[in-house]
Amino acid sequence: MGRQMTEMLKGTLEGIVLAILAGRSAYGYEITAWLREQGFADIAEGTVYALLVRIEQRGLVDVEKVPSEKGPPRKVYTLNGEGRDYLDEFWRTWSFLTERLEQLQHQEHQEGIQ
Amino acid sequence: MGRQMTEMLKGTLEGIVLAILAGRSAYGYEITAWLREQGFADIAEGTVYALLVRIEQRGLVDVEKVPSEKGPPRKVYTLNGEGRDYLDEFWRTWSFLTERLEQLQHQEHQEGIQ
DNA sequence: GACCACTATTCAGTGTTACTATCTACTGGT
DNA sequence: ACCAGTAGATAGTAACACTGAATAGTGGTC
Repeated sequence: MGRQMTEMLKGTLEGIVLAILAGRSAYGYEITAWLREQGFADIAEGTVYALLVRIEQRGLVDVEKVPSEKGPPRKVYTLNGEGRDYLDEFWRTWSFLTERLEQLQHQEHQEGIQ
Repeated sequence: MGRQMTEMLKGTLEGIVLAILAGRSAYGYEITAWLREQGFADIAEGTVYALLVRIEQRGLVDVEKVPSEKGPPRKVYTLNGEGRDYLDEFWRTWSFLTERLEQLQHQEHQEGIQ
């Protein structure tokens, strides 16, 4: 993956996964597959699993072990109340950043900062 | 600063500074002050200086030492051709991310991912 | 029954980045 | 002599994504 993307994913990948879990419960393998479909072609599986461990340890998700028909048991993650609060804060931080960057993106093609 | 903001700045702060330099040449102290005005209240000065050293070492900017009337000489940074290319790539990466996140932000308040 | 593909998770080690805290250095005012 | 404001550098830390590999279960095939 590009160095820029790798660095930019720091912090945002967490929000992405939490946002996915806000839609519905999911397990690691599933999340990884979905991310690949969405164009995050080479996000390593290991990265997603490590992230899931982190958000579990922070108490943002509830976990349930569910047997799979084809393979080892799945760890299904569900966003809880704390996770929802944390996700809200993520969106606020994200909005702040996008506002600044949109501003910069437009100024860049004009006269610069004053 | 919030943990989320700290992590999200990784990768994006570099783009922000390059975007500022795309508008006009600037030196570290000035950039820090401008960031503070823009609401990046507690970005440490050391962070900006370290970032400037990095982008200089990568050859994205040209540097000129300019004497100051009140203080030690300033290191004025100017975006060069390579820097402009790198900034273009930054914007492409940024756009990709914002598209995915906007999609997630809207789905979140609807039926979830399918 | 040995091998392989697919599903599913874990983990040790690495590189990059922003933060904290501190230090140096120059100018002007009190 | 001291201090505030200006200007930059640096050593050590924490957090995160990546690489590469290992483990484990199921089903199919030769």
